[in-house]
Amino acid sequence: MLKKERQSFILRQVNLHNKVLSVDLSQEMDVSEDTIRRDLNEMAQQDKLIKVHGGALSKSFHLSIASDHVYALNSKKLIAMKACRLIKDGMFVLTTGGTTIIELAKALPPELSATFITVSLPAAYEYIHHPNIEVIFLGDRISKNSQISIGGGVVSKLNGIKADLCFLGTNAIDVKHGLTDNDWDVVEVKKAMIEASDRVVSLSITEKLNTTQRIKVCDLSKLTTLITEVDPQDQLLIPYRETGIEVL
Amino acid sequence: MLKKERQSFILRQVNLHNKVLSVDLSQEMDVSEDTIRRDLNEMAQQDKLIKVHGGALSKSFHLSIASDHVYALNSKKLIAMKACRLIKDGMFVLTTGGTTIIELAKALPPELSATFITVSLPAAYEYIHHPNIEVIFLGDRISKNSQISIGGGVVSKLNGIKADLCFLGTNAIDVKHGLTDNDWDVVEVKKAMIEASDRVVSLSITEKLNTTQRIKVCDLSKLTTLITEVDPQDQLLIPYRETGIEVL
DNA sequence: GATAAAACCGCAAAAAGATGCATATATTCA
DNA sequence: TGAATATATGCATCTTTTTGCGGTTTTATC
Repeated sequence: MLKKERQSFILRQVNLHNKVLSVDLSQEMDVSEDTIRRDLNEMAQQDKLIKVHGGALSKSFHLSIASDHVYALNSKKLIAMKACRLIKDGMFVLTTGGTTIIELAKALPPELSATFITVSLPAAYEYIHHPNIEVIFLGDRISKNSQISIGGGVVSKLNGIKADLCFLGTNAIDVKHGLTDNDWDVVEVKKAMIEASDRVVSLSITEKLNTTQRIKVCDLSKLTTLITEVDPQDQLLIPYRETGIEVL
Repeated sequence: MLKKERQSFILRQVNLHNKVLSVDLSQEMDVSEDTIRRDLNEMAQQDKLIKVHGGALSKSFHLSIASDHVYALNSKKLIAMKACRLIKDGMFVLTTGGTTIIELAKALPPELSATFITVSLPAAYEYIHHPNIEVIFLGDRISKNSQISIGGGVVSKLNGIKADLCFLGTNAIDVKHGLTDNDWDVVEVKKAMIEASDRVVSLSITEKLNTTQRIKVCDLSKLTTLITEVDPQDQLLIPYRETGIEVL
C-alpha cells in the first residue's frame, strides 16, 4: 500500500467517523503504529485533521460558535480576570449565562482544573474547549432569549447541588432593591443557584450599578462578592462596600 | 513494445485501478523499473497522473482527497431535506449529535412547530435559532469529544421520555453488525434514545454503509427508517431494504 | 502518584529514486 | 541504402525515502 493511498484512507476514515484510533488504523492497513503516527503528524501539519493522543479527530467536527459583538467587552474582560482569581483547583463552580460569564470562560487559565456546572449553552460551549475543566450541563427547556435552561427540572436539580462558588451574570443591581432581572424563568434559576452555593459572586459592569428591573432575584445580603471593572476603592462602590459585601 | 504503447498501457492501468506499482508494471511489460520510472515522471509532468514513491495514482483519485470543510456536505444536506419531511407539527423529536444532525437542524422549515429534545450542544444551538421550535436539552456531564451530554443522568431521563421520532447521526452501519460507534458513553445515550422513540431514523451518508466500529449500538431491526443521499432504489441499499427497513 | 498506553528518538534495513554511462534501437538525410 | 545522429533502455552505483523495532520519555487515567 502506497503512502498517499494510506493517507487518503485515513482521511476518509476520520471524516467518516469523526475519530480514528492509531491502533485500529494500524491493524486495518497492516502497518506499524509508528507509520500511522507519522502519517497523522504529517497530515496534521497540513491541517487535514487534528491529531490527539491515541489517534486523530476530524477537522470539521469541532465547530465553534461565532462570538458576535459584545457590549463593553474590555470591562467584561477585566471583570473576568478578577473573577478567575477566586477559582481554585478542584472547586465546583456554578455559572449562569450572559456575555460577562462567557468572557470569564475564555479567561480561565489553562492549567485550572475544576468542575463547572452551567445552564448556559454558550458558556458550556466555551468550557468544553478548556483542557482541564469538567463540564456539567443542567438541562431542561431552553430559553431562546437567554440561551439557558429554564424550568422546574433545573431548579430541582440545583436543589441537590452544593457548589463552592457561584458566578452570576448580573442584569441589574442596586443597594436598595438588590439583584433584579426581567425574565421570570431566569430568576427562578438564579435563585436556585444562589441557594446551592457557599459563595455567591455577582459580575457586573458599573453601568449596571444602581439600576433595577422588575423581578427580584435576591437581596444584596445574599451576595458574598461583587466584581466590577473599576478599582474597589472607587466611590461608586462605597454604598456596596458598606453593606458588608466584599468588593473586588 | 514501443514507448507510446507502454505509456498508454500505464495510463489505462492507473485509471482502472486508481494506483499502479512500478514493480508490477515493470514485470507486466518486461522492462526495467528505471524505464517505468522515466515513463511515470514524464507522464506526471504532463499531468496525466500523480507520481508517488513506489508507483503512481490516478488524477481523479487524488481529487477526492481534497478536503472540504464539512465532509460530504452536499450529501448531508440532501439527507437533511429528506429527514425534514418526516417531522410533523407538534411532534416530540429526539436527536443525537454529529454534523448530519446539524444540517438537519439548519434545514428545518421555519413554519415547523415541534419540540426537539437533544443532548448535543451544537444541535441545541441551532434549534434555538429556529422561530417555532421548543428546545429541551438533556443535561449531564458534557463529553468534550462529541460535544454531547453523557452519563447516567441522561440515560435515566431518556427512560422517562416517549418521543415520536428519533434521528440518529450514524457513525457506522452494516447489515450484519447493525449500528456501531466508537465511544462507549455515546453508545449508551443512543441506546436509551432508541428505546425512548416510536420511530428510529438513521441518517447516514452512503460512505458509512457497510462499515463497522468497535461498539455496538443496536441491530438493524431496531431501526424504522434509513435515510441516505442516494435514491432508495439504488442497488447499494438493496441489502438494507431486504431487512424490512424503510429506506428513503 | 502509580501504571499502562502512546509518543518520541535513533537506528538500520529494505525499497525506491537519481545519475552516469554503455549499449541498443530508431530516425534522418545524403 | 547506409552512415550519422538522436533517442531509448538497462545496468551499476550512490542517495533518499520509508518503515519497523528497541529503548526511553511523555501522557492520560484512575
